[in-house]
Amino acid sequence: MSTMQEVAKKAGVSKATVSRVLSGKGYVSEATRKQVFAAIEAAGYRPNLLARNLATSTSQCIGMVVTNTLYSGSYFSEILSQAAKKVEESGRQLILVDGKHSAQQEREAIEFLLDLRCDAIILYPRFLTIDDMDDIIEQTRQPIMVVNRRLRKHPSHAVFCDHKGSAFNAAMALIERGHQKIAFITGSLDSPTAQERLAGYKEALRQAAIAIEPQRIVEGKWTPACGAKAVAALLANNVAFSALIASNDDMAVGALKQLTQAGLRVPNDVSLLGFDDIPVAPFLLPALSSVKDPVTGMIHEVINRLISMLDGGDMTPQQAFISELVLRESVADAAS
Amino acid sequence: MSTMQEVAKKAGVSKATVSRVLSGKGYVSEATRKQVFAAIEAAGYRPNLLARNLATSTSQCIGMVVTNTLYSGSYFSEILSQAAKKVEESGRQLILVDGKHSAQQEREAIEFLLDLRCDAIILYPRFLTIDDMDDIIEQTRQPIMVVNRRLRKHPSHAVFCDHKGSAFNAAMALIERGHQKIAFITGSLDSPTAQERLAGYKEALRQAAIAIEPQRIVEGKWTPACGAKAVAALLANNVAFSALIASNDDMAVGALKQLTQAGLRVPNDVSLLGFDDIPVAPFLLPALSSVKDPVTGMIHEVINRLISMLDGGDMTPQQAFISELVLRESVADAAS
DNA sequence: TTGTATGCGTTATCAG
DNA sequence: CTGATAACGCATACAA
Repeated sequence: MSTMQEVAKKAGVSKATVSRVLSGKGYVSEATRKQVFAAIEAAGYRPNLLARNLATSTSQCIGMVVTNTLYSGSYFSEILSQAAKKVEESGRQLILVDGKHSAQQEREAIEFLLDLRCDAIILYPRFLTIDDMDDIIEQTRQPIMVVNRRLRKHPSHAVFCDHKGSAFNAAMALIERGHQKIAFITGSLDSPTAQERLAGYKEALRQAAIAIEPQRIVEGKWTPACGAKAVAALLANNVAFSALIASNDDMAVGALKQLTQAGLRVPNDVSLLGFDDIPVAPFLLPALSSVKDPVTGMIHEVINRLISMLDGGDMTPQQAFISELVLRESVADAAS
Repeated sequence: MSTMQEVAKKAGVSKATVSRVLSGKGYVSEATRKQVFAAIEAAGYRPNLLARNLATSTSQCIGMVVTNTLYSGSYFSEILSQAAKKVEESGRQLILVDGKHSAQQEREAIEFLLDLRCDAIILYPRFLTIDDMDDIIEQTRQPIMVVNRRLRKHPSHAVFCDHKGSAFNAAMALIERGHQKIAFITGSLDSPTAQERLAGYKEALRQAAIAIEPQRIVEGKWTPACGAKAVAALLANNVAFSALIASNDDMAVGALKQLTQAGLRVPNDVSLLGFDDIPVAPFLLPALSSVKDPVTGMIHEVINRLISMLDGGDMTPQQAFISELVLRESVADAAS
């Protein structure tokens, strides 16, 4: 790899001049500018970003930490895709790093990004606790935004969906259509998201004065296979249900598959929510779909805040206030 | 952020000694080692990876370029997940950057990684042509491996699945079960993968002396929505078919949904291939599932080669030969 | 408008 | 065993 020094020699100027040409900062005559570009071309020169970042102590990168156990399904893809697009718009690069499978490793991933001198960090946590994250935010210079959690000390550093509310709305919608026996497939119960969605379902039943039957609640692990197994279990145990809520799209797909396989006809009139832009399944309610728009909203908000912190120093007080509201509304819209 | 210099001062030693302690290289007395660790702790010191990488001219990172238009569906997640795990095993970090939406931008993403002095690059291309990639490989010092393409000049730098063969096998399996009217939902026809799968389907019909009906072939754009639309179109046009092949899982899901919605009973005995580990759909054949194992195989092979190039210099000639064979076989297995 | 000198935080090569 | 000191490649304040 040729260096700036070599380009300078070829062009008959100094390193500083080459640097000026490249950065566009400072005055350079048109003549030497051309010479320099020619030399760059001839040498096949590419700047060393490590050196540049070291010198400027900014990497123009935004790091993102996600556990690889979450690298599956359309939910993650959506998050990553939205994040990449927004970061791209801001002229920066998104770097994704694996949070692996423990709180300790999630912490290490964050430290790795800090060691790389990333300008900011997006944390989509799986193992770290609220308190852990509050501490980390406190101890870190770089802006950190947390997705999908509610922080205690630094609420403005987090954006989240109202999972409980959306599950509540979903269950309510079914109840209003006359369903009384509503089965529920939850995600892994060690996940806060799963717990909140389950709570929303229970709350809806409670408000409608419908007894909560433990048999109607089956735990899955977010995958299509688990959705299918859950339905199989319900059927095998002769659990009666006229409607079903799955806690995410992937399990909904598996459940749908198992239902049709079992020869169950699915009524057409109960198509409530969408999977991508199509109604997924009569009779089947992928709760996650109801937060699909909010997901993109969350990510956009996260990155907007990060960037305003990077560019304009601190977050505006207003910003912290408004976004939660917006997200809540969009959840409500999607579910209604 | 405190620097090594500050730690050195705190510990009453020189930078060099601190560096030795951290790297474990060179001789340091146990006493000073302890002092240094204490100072590190006290200062809350973290090494600056930019500086380290600049000095060693190695980043311990492997870069990966993927267009964000491919950041969707379980296929991408699977690739990323496998890649992250393998790279992690090798003690390196995987950095994902966006190839955006043109050949030019894919090229720029590669250059960005080179500028970061990544040790190696994984390219999962969408827009670059074979010739482009052959050129880039030629002009670049760092090892580059291409996923899912067949290169001309540097075949050992690419690993691919036999898409045509797997689609052929899928169609053949249906034909052997007595189906004559097999509909086919292709992916975007500007994608080589889609073209190859379509070719496999056609080849199978040809060998079975079944006429190819253009009406039975519908183009989608890889999403569930498109799968649903495709089925709706087939039904609306009264196209007769007793079996259906979708070119990927996502479209298969949409198709399944539309079929059940239309009240079509799906026979139980034609469950051929799996979606994750469950049979997806009677009567529905998600071709992509048939290459799910090969996908993980591809990625593993890609990273193995990269690492052996990094550690052991060049690839073994043997390696280039064997892997293609392995992949072909696993495709055949999955489809049989 | 351009060149010189210094700093960014490490690693590595020398002497001591 | 340890400490100066020179790279690493670039940016930038300061001179010229």
